[in-house]
Amino acid sequence: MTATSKTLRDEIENGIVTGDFQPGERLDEVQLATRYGVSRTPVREALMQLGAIGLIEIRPRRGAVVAEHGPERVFEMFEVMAELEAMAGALAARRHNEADMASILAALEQCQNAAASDDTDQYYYENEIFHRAIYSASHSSFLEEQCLALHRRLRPYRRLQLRVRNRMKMSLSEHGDIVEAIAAGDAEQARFLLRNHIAVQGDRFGDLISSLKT
Amino acid sequence: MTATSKTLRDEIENGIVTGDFQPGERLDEVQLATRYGVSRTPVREALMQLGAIGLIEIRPRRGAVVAEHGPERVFEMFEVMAELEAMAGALAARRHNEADMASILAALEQCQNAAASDDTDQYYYENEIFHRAIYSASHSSFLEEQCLALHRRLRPYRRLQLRVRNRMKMSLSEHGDIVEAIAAGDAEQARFLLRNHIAVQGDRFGDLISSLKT
DNA sequence: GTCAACCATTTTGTATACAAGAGATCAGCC
DNA sequence: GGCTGATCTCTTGTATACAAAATGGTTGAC
Repeated sequence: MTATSKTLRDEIENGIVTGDFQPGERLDEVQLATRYGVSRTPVREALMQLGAIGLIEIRPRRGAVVAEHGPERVFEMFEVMAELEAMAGALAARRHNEADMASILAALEQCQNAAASDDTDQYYYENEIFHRAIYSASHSSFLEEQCLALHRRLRPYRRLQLRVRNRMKMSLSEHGDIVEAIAAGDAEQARFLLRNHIAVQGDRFGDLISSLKT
Repeated sequence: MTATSKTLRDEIENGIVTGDFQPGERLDEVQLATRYGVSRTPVREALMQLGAIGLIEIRPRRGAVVAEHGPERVFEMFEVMAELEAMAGALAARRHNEADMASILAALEQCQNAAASDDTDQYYYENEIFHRAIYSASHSSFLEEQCLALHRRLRPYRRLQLRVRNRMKMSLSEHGDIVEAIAAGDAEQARFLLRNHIAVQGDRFGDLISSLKT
């Protein structure tokens, strides 16, 4: 396979997310270089970038391996994500303008459409847009960046979560409540709802653990 | 100047924090290479790492410049930092063990000593240890990492803040209350106190703005 | 038979040479 | 005289060659 239109970094990242590279697997620089038809230099740069966002682990003089996050680690990441999203929701409730609200409502509608046609992949995509609309409505560009970065890092696990039975319908119903709270300007309610929406707790914790074990 | 014992990345980072490289200044790869007596390759790696943590901005094919954060941007960063630290405090209140509490109390004492001798630099140092003790007591390694990363990014601005008159005494008194809440296991109180401790609000906002203008 | 030390091989880190794109300058045209 | 376009230079991005370090195997001794 040779390099496509996307950047090398995205190429390797995709390989990790799709399971082409297994967690714990050693990433050999020359192998990657030949595989993507480039030299070691851009491969190293891509690996460093992936290391910076935590997708792979780079140990000096000892190479790079795909990060294998244990269940408790993933749980912690969702815990932090929940708090950041809750914060974004609280800010959005206070600061949103008409344009923000329109984006959020539009995204909600697309989520509903995807759910109605039982299209998990489509819902996954629309769900992302919905959450991004909230980040944007927080009017804190830094918070938005942080949320996007962490969201990206959690992407593979999030995808697994939606596969759980009924999760899509639950998620959609929660979205509705969240939008309501934001529209009403109820910051604390938006914070509370988003925290619970993201956090992995109760039954969902078990679901996550078992999905990681496969 | 030639490279010292520290890594090249720390070297350049230090140059930015100390003002050796001004915000907005262009960082030429060959200049840095000759300055530190290495080739362009390690310089590029160091720049990429600094770009990943947001200290510099890298635009493809257009080089790297030292990030210049406007006041509102810095405000947003403190806003997020406050929320993360508040979260760490809340978790610490619930999860801390004897060893955690001992570390926190020891750090608090060192803060008191530094404040007693009116040593701002020393207080700055001890303050960092105090906050790190709380991160650690949260028993969430991911949250701890996120806090450390953001703390590092905010380091230059934090330093400016302590210069404000009476801030050290205020900070110390707040530390006492925070420790009390954590020791009592009052998560919500710890969250509330830490959020206010970090956040830049009221008079402190003006202080920050003016310190950025110098 | 097992353990340890040394050497070879593999792999990362660095330097330098080359290619390609972006910005500046100068010239020609309107 | 101002604006637009082409060329030229300077800088970034990539490839390859070289150096240094870590790992693994092999051999020798106990």
